[in-house]
Amino acid sequence: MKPSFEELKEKLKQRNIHLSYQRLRVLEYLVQNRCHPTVEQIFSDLQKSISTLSKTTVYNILKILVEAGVVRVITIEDYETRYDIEVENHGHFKCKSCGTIYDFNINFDLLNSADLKNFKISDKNVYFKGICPRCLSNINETNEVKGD
Amino acid sequence: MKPSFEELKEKLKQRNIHLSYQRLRVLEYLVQNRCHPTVEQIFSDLQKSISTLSKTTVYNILKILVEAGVVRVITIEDYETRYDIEVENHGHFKCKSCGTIYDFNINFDLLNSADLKNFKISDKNVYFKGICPRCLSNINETNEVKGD
DNA sequence: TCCCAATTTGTAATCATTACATATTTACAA
DNA sequence: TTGTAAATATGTAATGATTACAAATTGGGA
Repeated sequence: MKPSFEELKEKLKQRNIHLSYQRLRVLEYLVQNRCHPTVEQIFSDLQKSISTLSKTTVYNILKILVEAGVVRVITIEDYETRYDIEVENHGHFKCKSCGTIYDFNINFDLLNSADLKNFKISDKNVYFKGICPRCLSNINETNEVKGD
Repeated sequence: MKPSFEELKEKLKQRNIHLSYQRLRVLEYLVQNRCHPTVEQIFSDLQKSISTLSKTTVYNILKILVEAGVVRVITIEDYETRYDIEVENHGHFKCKSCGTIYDFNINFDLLNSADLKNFKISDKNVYFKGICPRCLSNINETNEVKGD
């Protein structure tokens, strides 16, 4: 369900993807930061310890990891692309107030439609938006609504 | 279920949104072209009959229509923003082969997760990807897979 | 008709992403 | 160990969608 760093390394080896230093560090970052980071977040955090890191490299590596099936692209909003270690059976909830993205479990098998009976479905995404409990309680306390 | 041009005009009037010529034409375009067009498609098609139209205007109008709740943004892919007349209870399927986006009916009430019991959900999106029946039959006929 | 406010327009700026050429590293054979 | 070719990483420039902004146009009410 929640793949470990070692399992992911093994999966990449099986696909003949060379585990370079930068690739391992990006993979490690994604395992340790399951907060659906943007390229900018990944790059700026890793650059602190890999001073020569290039943002192009981060883009290249993410592309390879996505193609290898170990990382998933999340496009809840059109203006920010996020990346997530591939995990089965979950949806994403984005809080309109604080911007946090939460994972939630959902039974994808229930997600069927007669309209798609002749379609080959390879990828299911569920994105919700709204207000998270923490922001809800803040709003109730202050009695004012924070902007979107 | 499928709002008419007249119903949408009425909804905008109720929200005190002035129905300028350009706004009406964009709205009309979206009602007549329920193919989830991009800004580029909307702009280039409308420019044929509104020669003075500016792309900035299309962006402005779409923003207003989205805020008014009559149009929905679809971000299946991170690199292309699409727009859709607001319709309840449907998901979107994008064919990886031909790029067409299909609507399908789905019961959003079944889309629940215990993980979200304290969340206020305002927006549910379901995006599938795969191969549509037409492309599936093409692949079977020619026995070769078209690129992604 | 005139004037003010809303709307539209066009240009320039922004920003994420990609293209591409160069530099570096790695794997492997001699 | 050394040389070399291929793979990988890097940095800069280009691209392209979107936004900011200021000027032009339009529309409605006095």
